[in-house]
Amino acid sequence: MTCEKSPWGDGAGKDMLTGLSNGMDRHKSKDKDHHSHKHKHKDKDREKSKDKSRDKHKDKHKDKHRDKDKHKDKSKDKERKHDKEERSKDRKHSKEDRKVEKEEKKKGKDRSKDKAEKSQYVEVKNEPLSEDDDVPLASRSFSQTSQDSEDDDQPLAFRQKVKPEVKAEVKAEKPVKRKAEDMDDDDFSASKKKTKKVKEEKKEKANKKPATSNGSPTKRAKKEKEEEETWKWWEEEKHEDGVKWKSLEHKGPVFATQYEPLPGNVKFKYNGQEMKLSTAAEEVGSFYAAMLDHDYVTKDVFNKNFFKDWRKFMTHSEKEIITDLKKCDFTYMLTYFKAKSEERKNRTKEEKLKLKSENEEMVKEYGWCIIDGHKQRIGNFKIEPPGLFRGRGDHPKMGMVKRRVIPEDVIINCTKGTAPKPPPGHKWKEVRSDNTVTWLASWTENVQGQVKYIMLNSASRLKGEKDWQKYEIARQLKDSVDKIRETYKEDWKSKEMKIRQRSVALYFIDKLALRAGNEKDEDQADTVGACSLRVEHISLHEQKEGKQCVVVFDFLGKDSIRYYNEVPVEKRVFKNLQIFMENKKPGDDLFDRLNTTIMNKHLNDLMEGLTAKVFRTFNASNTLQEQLDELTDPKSSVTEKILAYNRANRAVAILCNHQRAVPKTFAKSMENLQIKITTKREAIEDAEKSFKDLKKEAKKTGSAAAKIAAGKKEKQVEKLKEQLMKLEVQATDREENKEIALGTSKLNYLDPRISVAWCKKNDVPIEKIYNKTQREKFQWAIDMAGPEFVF
DNA sequence: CCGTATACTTAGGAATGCGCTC
DNA sequence: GAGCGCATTCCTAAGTATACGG
Repeated sequence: MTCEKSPWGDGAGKDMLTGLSNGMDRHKSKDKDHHSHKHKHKDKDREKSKDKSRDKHKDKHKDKHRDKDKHKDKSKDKERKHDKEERSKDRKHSKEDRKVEKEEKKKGKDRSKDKAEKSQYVEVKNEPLSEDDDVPLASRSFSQTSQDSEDDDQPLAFRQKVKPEVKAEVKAEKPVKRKAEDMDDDDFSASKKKTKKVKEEKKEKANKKPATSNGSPTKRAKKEKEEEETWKWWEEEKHEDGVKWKSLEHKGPVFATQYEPLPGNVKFKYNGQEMKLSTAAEEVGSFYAAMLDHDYVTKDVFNKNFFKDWRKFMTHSEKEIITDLKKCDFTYMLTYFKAKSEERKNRTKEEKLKLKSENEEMVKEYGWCIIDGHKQRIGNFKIEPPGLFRGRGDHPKMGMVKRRVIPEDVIINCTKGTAPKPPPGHKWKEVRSDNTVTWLASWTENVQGQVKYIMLNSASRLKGEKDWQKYEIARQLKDSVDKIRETYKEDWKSKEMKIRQRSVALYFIDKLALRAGNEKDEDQADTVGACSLRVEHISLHEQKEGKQCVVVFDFLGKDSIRYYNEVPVEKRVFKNLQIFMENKKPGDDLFDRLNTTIMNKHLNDLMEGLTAKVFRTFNASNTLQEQLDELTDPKSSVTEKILAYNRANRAVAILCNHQRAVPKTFAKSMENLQIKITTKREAIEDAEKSFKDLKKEAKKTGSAAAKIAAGKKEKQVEKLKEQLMKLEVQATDREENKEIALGTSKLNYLDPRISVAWCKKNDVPIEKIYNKTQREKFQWAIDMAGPEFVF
């Protein structure tokens, strides 16, 4: 079987490079035609066996039918052949029912909570944090708090989490070995040896700062500062398991600026009548006004949700008057906002500079924290401002009001006794000191009820170390993947249905780099991954375009990005799929005895640390490595090498289905590029012509001046040709990249050491591959990977 | 075993910045 | 120096994964 030999290469191979051979049409849920069928089915489907009531809103409207449906469900279920299946379905029913009940309860709670929140929203003024700059001194001297007292004084929540042994180790201070699974790799032990030296040196420095030998004080200071900026954490011992930091200090998050009411001349009209809104209603209204040009406002759900939530912010009398969103005229507000943003664009240089420096001040003040004695950037130190929820795809909650977060919502996490001051007149919700987590602050967002976190920047040790570890696990998978593949192929024949399903799903995860596919609530967009595929997401074709056993995938994945792919599969897989689909209707789970937990448990048994997403990382990085090896011509120019790199990168992006909207200006910019190319060609022709003439003349006259002139021309021709080549390469690259996003894979899936090694081996400057931020993020890899590194 | 809570990674689009051309 | 087009940065939603408690 071809697949047996190199299923992975195939997918990422040449077809992919030229692009767009299959499955690359981009359809988000915007593309209603495409997926509407599913939704049409959905309601019906639910009436059948599964009754997952994914779409509660719709179901609610159908309350009347509901009972009927349930009877139907039962009778249908009775028709089932496999009684096991039936049982599982029944379970699902009851699960669902329970869920619904709970949901209802939760809703009630939410509603009352909303009210409370609303009043806060209106009344509490948020002081811009930047104004309160008196941060306690204590927060600067992180070393002050002794580890011991810190540990002993953990709040209960923390105690419960930390295992006693771990705690002991914290006190003992180092050096617990890294777990084998982390990085027991060659490079790794090499760097570990280095580690000790570096560490000792460091310690010395830290201890007897004033007495250190080398250089003048200023020089030393400089050196240390530099060192701080490029802290080589990867050469140090890691923390023991579960401990994320020993000391952590920061200044707390920055809150959104307070709402500024609109000037009196910016009107709002209802039913043609001018109307002055209360501040709260105006603020929320303005969120909508600002989005008037957006696609969202054409969506019913968005409008319905917005209006419902908006009313909560209206005064009693406003509520009475404003009963229909259609009668609201926000256009004056929008015009005003547009004018404002125009104004912003037209700011003078000085103003821009001032704003920039103000911004830098803010970053300086709030954008950093001190963790384990090192200053590190925070990723998102600003709390999300209020606005309208912009769910992606067909999200049932789009348009809901995301309310303003105040200090009373925020939990601060830091070393005990170093908590930042809340803004004047406010309190934190809680201050804790949990060093088993990496976040500095958190709050619960009101639309989905999820916790949001303030965390460190990707260049930080905390993120980098994890990233490194991720790639190490992926490399381990490389070693055992053959065995694993053998195993799951064997499992295709298993007597146990559960195992067969698991093995087929795993095959998809491995071969197609599908995501795991956790279960989702019905109040989220309906998207799926491998384990949550439903019957309607695949179709089976014994024959398609000359190929046997073709499975056509068509579903919405993460971010409601469409995955479409026609895949020839092994006969056994095909047959299994036929079995899985027997007696099922659209809406039913393809793998009804499988979920991500089961899958991951199994994977962990196969290899420690293995989960479904590791396959994506592994296949992505492995593809890059293979493609680079294949596409790079060592003799070619740097430009051409970069094209090769981009193509390899693109192969990965295609594998992972990383799409993007075709840039709005794509056609135009392409055209411009073509014009440039044509012009360049003409220029070359002209130059060649005159070169010939000059040469002739030189030959004829034999004058030195003419010779020189001819030589100059020749050089010019060469230069022009090179420019043309660059332009052409650029054109190819851009065309191939039209609807593919390379960034995501570069940032999240490709082991940076592969790229670094490739650059070093091929004399390509790393700047050509990674921009500044990326270089910061991947500093560890740039530092440790030599040209010989192989994934 | 199941549902829920929690924490952390991955993701695409919008906003902004910046260098280039005219 | 304005306008343009691309690259970068910002933003935050949407995933994965696991722990926990009943």
